[in-house]
Amino acid sequence: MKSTTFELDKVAQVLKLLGDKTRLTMVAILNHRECCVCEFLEVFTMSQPSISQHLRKLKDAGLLNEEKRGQWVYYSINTESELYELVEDLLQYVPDQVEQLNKIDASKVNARCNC
Amino acid sequence: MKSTTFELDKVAQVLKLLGDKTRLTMVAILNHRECCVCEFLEVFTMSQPSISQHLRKLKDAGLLNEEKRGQWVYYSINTESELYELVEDLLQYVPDQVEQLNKIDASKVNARCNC
DNA sequence: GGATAATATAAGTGAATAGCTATATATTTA
DNA sequence: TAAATATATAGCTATTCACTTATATTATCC
Repeated sequence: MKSTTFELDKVAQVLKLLGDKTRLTMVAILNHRECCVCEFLEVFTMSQPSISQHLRKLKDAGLLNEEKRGQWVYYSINTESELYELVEDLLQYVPDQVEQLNKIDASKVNARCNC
Repeated sequence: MKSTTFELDKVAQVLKLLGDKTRLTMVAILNHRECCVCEFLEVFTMSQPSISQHLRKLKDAGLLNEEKRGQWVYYSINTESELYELVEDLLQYVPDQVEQLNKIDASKVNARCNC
């Protein structure tokens, strides 16, 4: 039952990051599978730079991995992060995001990036 | 292992609220026992109105109970909140705040309010 | 090599937020 | 009832933050 504890500041930082609807949704989607930026464009009604900036914040905090393959950049949850345990736990309380994955699949993006 | 899920918006709202260091500390302290505002004054280097405002936000979100007894207002974690499960879970990751309770005890506040 | 596509960075803007001081309200005590 | 104490509310300000558009960077394709 008792889990690892982290510095309060670190916990607060993660909660603040995931306290944003867009970022929480992103992480919840990535909990299903990795995605590239162009896929998130199908999910959010938001400019591409905005999406990239959210992903960057999550990456800078160590919560996401970033991997460039060809002209695409793939983001995935960093399961090696010391804070992964917390993130994984939090995601239990969020409804699964298959709906959003369907949006992506319904679009034609996958044909290009093969995400 | 699988817990209740809540609307993503609600989870985000809780995380945003607890993503503030002051508020996260407050809730972590209240996880030990109820406190009145004057006790928090011993913990934070912050004006009384600021402390009251943080407590109000937590109360407005349904995370805290507020109870007036005499000239003191006591705050406690609202274990009846539907989101309590999430809050309780989060607090597992935060170090216990006995240190802060010691600060309170070391001061003379308790002699007055008997918190 | 030039056009297109995917992504990132820079710079600007408006809204939200956390803090403050001053003041109001309510309760107890002398 | 006046003074003191505990807390809340109002109004202000500075900072943070999420978004935008414009532009830079990098990779692929013809």
